[in-house]
Amino acid sequence: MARERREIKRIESAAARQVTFSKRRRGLFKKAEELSVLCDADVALIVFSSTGKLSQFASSSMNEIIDKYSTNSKNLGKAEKPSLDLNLEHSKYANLNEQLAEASLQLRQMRGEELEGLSVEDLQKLEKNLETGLHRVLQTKDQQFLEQISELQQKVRNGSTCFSSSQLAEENMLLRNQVSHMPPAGKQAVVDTENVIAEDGQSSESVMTALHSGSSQDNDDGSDVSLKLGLPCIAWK
Amino acid sequence: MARERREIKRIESAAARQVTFSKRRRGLFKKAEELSVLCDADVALIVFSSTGKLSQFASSSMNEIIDKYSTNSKNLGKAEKPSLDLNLEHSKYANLNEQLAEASLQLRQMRGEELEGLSVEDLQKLEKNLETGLHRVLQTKDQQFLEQISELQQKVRNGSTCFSSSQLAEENMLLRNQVSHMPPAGKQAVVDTENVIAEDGQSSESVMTALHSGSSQDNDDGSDVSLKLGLPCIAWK
DNA sequence: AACTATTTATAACT
DNA sequence: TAGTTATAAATAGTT
Repeated sequence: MARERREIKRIESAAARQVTFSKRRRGLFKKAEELSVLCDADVALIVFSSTGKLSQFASSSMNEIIDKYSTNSKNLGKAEKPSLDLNLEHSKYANLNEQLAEASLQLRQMRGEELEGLSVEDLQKLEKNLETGLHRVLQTKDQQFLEQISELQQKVRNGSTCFSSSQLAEENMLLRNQVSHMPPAGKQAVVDTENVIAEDGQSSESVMTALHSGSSQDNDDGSDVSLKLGLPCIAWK
Repeated sequence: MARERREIKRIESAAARQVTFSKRRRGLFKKAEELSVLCDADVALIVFSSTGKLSQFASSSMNEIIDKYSTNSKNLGKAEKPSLDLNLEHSKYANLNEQLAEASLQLRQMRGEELEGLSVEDLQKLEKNLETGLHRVLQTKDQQFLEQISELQQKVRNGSTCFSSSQLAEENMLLRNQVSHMPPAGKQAVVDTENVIAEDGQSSESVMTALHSGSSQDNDDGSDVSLKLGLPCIAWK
């Protein structure tokens, strides 16, 4: 890929090998990361140079990926003996696996992925579930805000006129959160979502950005709430 | 590297993501192998597609490299995994159970249940996820409507003036559905069925259904669904 | 490490 | 899903 095509065989000169190693390693790691980001894939890359130096990349956690790998490949590489016990174990296992697969499919579909096979009726059910869920979440959130606010008001009324700076900071944060996350015109959020289509969903994004102090990447992987199942849907655009 | 530069961020369309994944995965594996050959390096590459399918490459033996990796990297004080073999069965099972529990909790929370323990931030993330999912579901649904409507229009134009009552019923249902789910004011494009055919630039997306054919390195039983918890931890020199 | 001439990889199309 | 093609990237050899 350059001045001249290079045959893919071991480079004899140690110096040249080292140079090529540096260049290509950088490229390989870059590609690995790009694949993981673009395609939401989980990628692990381990490289030992010929001198034994280790470099590594993992899109999530190396140990997790390796675990996943062991589990996954053990399954296939093993011709199990059909002892009764093992069969039982195995079917229990398979059953669990099925349940998990089903659950994760449902999750992904609630996140709007893999909708291809669904009928209009299915989609409407999904839509309704989502609206219900969203509605409840909004209610709960508002409730929490109200509670926090009335707590703060309590404090104010109690004449505690002297705030520590940390108290002030906390109060500030709460209030700012509340203000920035209320729907602009008192419209119901559920109704709002209808319009998202037309607006290409940008509206909620700007709202969200105010919240997090900003991750280096713009994908917010909600790692605390969100489970990542098989299909890690990391990026909520 | 092509017709147009592509920004490195998650590809939203599942179909496009799948296509890109196939192409780039091939490229990545090729580069990995070339590096190992040219530079006499020991390379291991593990990729889980977003659907959980495993592909792998190892210049020598995967297990060997992983062992070497663990040895090399446990300097930083990692709790080593126990004898990998005996505990594997059990932990696999326990792990699955955990994943399932987590998944179903998530599902319930997306439906607005069991929100008690969540912080305001958690709730906001949930809200965002729900909005995104809803947005995508609505898009998909609209798309299907559009397709069905334009099909019907085709028929009408073709002079098929004689409808069976079931055809009529179906059409009726579709149209009624469409009307009832449209937002009150905006968004004429969808209602204006005349323009539908010409401007529907998105249709290819849903038409394309991603089926995968295994690559030689595909170790897939299609049932692996794994959980990933924790933050992406990107580490390479 | 920086610089190009080339080779590759790949995004958008078919 | 498998080709094709135009263009972006990677990189071999050189400085």
